[in-house]
Amino acid sequence: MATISDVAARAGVSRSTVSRVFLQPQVVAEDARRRVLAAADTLGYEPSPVARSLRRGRTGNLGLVVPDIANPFFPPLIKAVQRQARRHQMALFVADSDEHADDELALVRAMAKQVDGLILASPRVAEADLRALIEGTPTVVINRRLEGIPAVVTTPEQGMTQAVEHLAALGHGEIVYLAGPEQAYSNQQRRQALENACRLHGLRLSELGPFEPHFESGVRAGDLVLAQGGSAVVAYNDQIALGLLARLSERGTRVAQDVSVIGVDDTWLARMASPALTTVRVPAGAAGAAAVRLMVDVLSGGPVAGAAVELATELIVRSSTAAPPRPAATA
Amino acid sequence: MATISDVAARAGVSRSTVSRVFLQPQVVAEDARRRVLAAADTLGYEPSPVARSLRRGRTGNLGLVVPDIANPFFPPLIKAVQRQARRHQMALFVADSDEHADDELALVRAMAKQVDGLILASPRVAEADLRALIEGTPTVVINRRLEGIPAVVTTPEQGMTQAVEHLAALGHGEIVYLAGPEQAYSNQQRRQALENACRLHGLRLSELGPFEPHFESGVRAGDLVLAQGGSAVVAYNDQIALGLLARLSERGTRVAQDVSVIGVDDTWLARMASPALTTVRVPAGAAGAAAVRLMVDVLSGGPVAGAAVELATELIVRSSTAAPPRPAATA
DNA sequence: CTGTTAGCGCGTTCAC
DNA sequence: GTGAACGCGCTAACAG
Repeated sequence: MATISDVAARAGVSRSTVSRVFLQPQVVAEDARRRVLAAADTLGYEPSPVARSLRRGRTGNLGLVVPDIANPFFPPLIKAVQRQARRHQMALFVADSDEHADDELALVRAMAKQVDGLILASPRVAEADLRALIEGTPTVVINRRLEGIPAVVTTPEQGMTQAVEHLAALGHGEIVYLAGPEQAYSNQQRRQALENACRLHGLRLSELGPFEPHFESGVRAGDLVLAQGGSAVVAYNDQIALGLLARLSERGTRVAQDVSVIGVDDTWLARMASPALTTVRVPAGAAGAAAVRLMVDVLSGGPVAGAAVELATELIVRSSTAAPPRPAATA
Repeated sequence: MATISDVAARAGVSRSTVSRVFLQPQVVAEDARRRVLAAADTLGYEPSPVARSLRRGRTGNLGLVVPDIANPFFPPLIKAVQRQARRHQMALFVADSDEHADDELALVRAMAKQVDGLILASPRVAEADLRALIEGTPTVVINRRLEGIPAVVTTPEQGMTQAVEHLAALGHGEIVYLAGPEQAYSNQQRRQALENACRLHGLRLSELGPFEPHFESGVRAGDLVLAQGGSAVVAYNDQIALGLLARLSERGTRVAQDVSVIGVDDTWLARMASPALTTVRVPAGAAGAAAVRLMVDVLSGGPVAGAAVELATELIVRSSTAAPPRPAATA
């Protein structure tokens, strides 16, 4: 690993000139520049990002914390963040908190000092802890609202309203909501949107849970749903919905004909399921890209404090919903 | 962001002493240590990883490149690497190459200078490019064999042999292999293991593909399988197998009764599918953890050049395999 | 046990 | 257009 001095010596110029060649090439005389580049090439020199970071006070790295890489909602988001970060010449740290608030804190703490900015996707950690922790590190949150912190949120209102309209139109009179983690902002948001839409369309709403956002939770929920006897279910996310689908089939209940199921997220699994899952599409990739854009603004000192980008959702109708076995009386 | 000098001044000691308090606390006198810690606490001081890296010549970071985060095989591997890395006080960079050799190269190049070591999971890039690139950066590869480079490989032999025995015992006389990407070492490895096992048990083997390791590929493969009329299929991985399952059902073919399907990886999707997928379990988490251990050895200068950790596989029988509609005549 | 000294490799004034 | 000098924040000798 050659250093800048080696290159300078070999090219017969000072270290400053070498540095300039890599930062503002136009400023350096043609022949000097060529000599430097030649020397750098034969020596295999590349500026050390570490030394550069120390000097500049910026690392050129971005940190991203997600609650669970294995949740198919996040990979597209991660990919989008990575792509957008590279576009801005930044590398990306990804960390997985395993849905655990304590781990999340530790990860954020570990990352904070080595990145220029932090993107927190669906953070589970308590607000006070989080504020204390990210003070001094530019932060953008995804799918959570924190006064004064730039955020990208997806709004379930449109999708949930469409879901309720869809179910009402099919003749359902009540809906069971399978709740997600209590600490998850998304859960409160989705429940609220569902409540509003149900009130508006005169449907009854009941709730089961909370459930961890996993396939297994949905399996467990299946028996509860059957016991309660609902005809339409909206799950916190696709994974729970898919677990539910599997369990219902296992118990001999026909999805759609007997019980309609709607998920949220529209991960690629929704299309894959059988029957294909009707679900509320949440634009994960767009959210990730928007978060990076917001971060870039923050880092360039733009007046973005408290800004919140909102991304709409929409219902994707597939085959897991149908008219109930015996239509409810109109309310 | 307070610096070490601030803390030193406030605690009335030299910078070296402050440094020692954070590196070898036992060496510092009780009261000095307490004063330093108090000062650091009130000033909110934490050693700068960047400056530390520059001075030490090590970053304390590990890089991990995977071909596709969205492939459910990788999240458990990533989680295991992250966990193991943290255990060794190292942070983790994760990058996704989107199954694309060029991106892989660019990512490795970008990471190489900011990490102490690189873990390459199922690298797609050509051997020559790869060797040139990682020269100078300690590297461990997962699921690929490169002479002289430490590696962790999963061996499909056991699982594939069990799969063939299983199918033969059920009465199948031939097997169709749905191939994965040609550049993938795993594909060659799996095909070879399958060939050997088939020869041993006197089954005929044919091949379709190559297919990208995605659900959609499996859907496409479905029609090809039906056209060819095979009674047993082994897919390169679970995702392809699941796409196949979906397509077969769609076409009215009953999985297991009409066509037996076996996947490879045993991702969580395999259990989720309906019918649940018989598959060859590949220990992804164990592979990730082993890779970090190997890396730690390499970094501490151990004599591990060319070492290769081998991890066995095993067949997990579920419900996607059964006797063929009309048993083949014994060969 | 502690302070002093000397860089790690680079980017940035500020003169020339 | 170019070089000299300085320091980013920290740790690793070396004395004491």
